[in-house]
Amino acid sequence: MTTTTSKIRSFNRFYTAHLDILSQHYLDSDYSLTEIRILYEISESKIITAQKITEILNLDKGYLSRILKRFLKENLIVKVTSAEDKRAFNIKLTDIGIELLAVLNTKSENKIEGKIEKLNPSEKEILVNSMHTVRNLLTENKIAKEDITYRHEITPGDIGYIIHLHGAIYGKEYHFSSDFEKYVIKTFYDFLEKHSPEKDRIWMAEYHNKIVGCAAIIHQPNEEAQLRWFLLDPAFRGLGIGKRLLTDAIDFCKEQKFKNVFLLTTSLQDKALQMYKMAGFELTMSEEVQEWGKTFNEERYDLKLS
Amino acid sequence: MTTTTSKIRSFNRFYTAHLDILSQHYLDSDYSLTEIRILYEISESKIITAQKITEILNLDKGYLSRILKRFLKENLIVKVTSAEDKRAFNIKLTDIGIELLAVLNTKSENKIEGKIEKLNPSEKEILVNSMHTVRNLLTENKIAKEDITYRHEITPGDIGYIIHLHGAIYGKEYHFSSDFEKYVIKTFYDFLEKHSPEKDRIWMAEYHNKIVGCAAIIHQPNEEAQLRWFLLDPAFRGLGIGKRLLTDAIDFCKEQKFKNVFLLTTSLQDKALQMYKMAGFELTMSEEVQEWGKTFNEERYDLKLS
DNA sequence: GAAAAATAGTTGCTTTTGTCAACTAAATTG
DNA sequence: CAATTTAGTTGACAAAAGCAACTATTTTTC
Repeated sequence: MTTTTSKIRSFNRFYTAHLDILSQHYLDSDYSLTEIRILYEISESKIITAQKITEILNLDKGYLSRILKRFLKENLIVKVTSAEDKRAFNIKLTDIGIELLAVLNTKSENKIEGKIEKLNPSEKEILVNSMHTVRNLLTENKIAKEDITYRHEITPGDIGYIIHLHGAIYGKEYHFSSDFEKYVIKTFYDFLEKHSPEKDRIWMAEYHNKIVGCAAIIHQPNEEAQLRWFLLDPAFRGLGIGKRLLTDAIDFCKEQKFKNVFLLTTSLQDKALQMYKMAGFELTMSEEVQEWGKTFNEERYDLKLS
Repeated sequence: MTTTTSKIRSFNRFYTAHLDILSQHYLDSDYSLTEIRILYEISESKIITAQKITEILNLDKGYLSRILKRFLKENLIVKVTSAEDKRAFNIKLTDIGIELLAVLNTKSENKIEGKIEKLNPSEKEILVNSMHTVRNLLTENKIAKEDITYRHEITPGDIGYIIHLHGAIYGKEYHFSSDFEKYVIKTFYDFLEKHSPEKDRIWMAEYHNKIVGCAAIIHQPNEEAQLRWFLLDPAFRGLGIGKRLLTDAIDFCKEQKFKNVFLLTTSLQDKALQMYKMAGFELTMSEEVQEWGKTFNEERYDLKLS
């Protein structure tokens, strides 16, 4: 029995008590938790059958049937015989049902407000983030693509975080020393010193306001451009984020009418390499170097655009 | 209704379903969740009365009385009339009761194991830490001091993260533009270029492996030293972290026999200023400047050490 | 394409779970 | 020491949930 498990058990006990779901007359209403969950399910999926509800909430169909009967009598729901299946009904909330649920939601929210009122905004943020992390780790399904957002305006903190990601990821994956991070810091400093807001751009992929991937285009002499800082948090690979970032970057190059895009990388980064090749980049230079505590080949890839 | 509240509500719904406690015959045993909770409470506190159990679990005393009667019949518990109060009983588990609870615990733990088996060790750690944070924020309403750790060896990713904190915090609190972050990047680059592992040091305060505060000492000519990058995440202020970082830094200066420590700050940072003064620093210079999108006074503080 | 099997939902009956109030006996209060 | 409170028990009952038999469809099978 690991400590992890017992700690989770302890948290489960705590949260069971915290949720306060074991007392009937949930939220001091005339409805039980089960009834409210049923109403909530009906409101969530606009068209739903009793069968579906029993599956989702794991209820006995006889039990549910009686609850729905009461809801019907109280004008909380309407039942419309399904067109495809005359045995089944499509259940919908009436305005009264919607109103009731709204009242209950408000009560529930007030209760939560009461519990977090002493927290300052940043503590609330930490709370929500932690809950999100818990949920993510406990659900099998990977990260939802829809939760990834993209942007390219630099806000305070972004560059530092991107530097951090470079240091942390390359440190973990390739055992690069802190000297690598120092090198990245230098590249960013040089960039910030002389970048052009029109001809240069950094794209960031975020998951719940945390940067998880990036790519940048920096203009160079002779209508060339350099692709830099292409990086993806390992936990977020395989979701198409890298492809999207590269596509955005290359599209930008085309817009800007750059004739050639190049990038410098190392022979170690096999995953990124694959993406570069898929985007059309071709190896144009390779040279062995010793740096950041490792020996590898420094390589240049080029993509002709005209 | 804030987004925070609705996010918490969403988590609550998720966790209610996750806990899977709404079906009776909990863990496929012959006991209900309530009965198991009662057994658990008895096992936790070696001496407990029925009254206490009704308080803890919020149960009706009549209901509990009947359940305990059954437990007694099944030899799960023993009741001993209390010496101090002849109305009350001290309840204890029998060996059979202990055994039953052990079996149930194992079942529960196996269930949890099944849900986290796909997580790697570091993910498990993140999960437990996040649960811990959720619990802390919902109960104590504050971060536990014991969860803050301190270190001063730089690992890959640290510097980037510290830069990020500077950009993000000063951006949020004082509306400094990204130029400030660029300036911080330069100071770190210069530091990394020519720092001395013996005479310079960076302290970091971490909460669950995430840096939340820092301070550094950098040696200067003439047996002087500079205090730099003193910063604390607003969510972690008031916990004595800043004081600890400053104390560590000044102690280090004494060890290194620096004769004077100075720092450069701005008139805007009132919270840090307070700490500097409490540590003995005195204002030695003040000059109005316009930078990073703001007008303020640049100030120098000094602390004589010999 | 008709008989057999499966499915959506209802209803009767039962058990389990939980509530309320009246009661006993001991303890506390003023 | 009388009045009140408290710990626990018991009876009566209500609410929550489960099980199985039933109807009316739909799907499957041969």
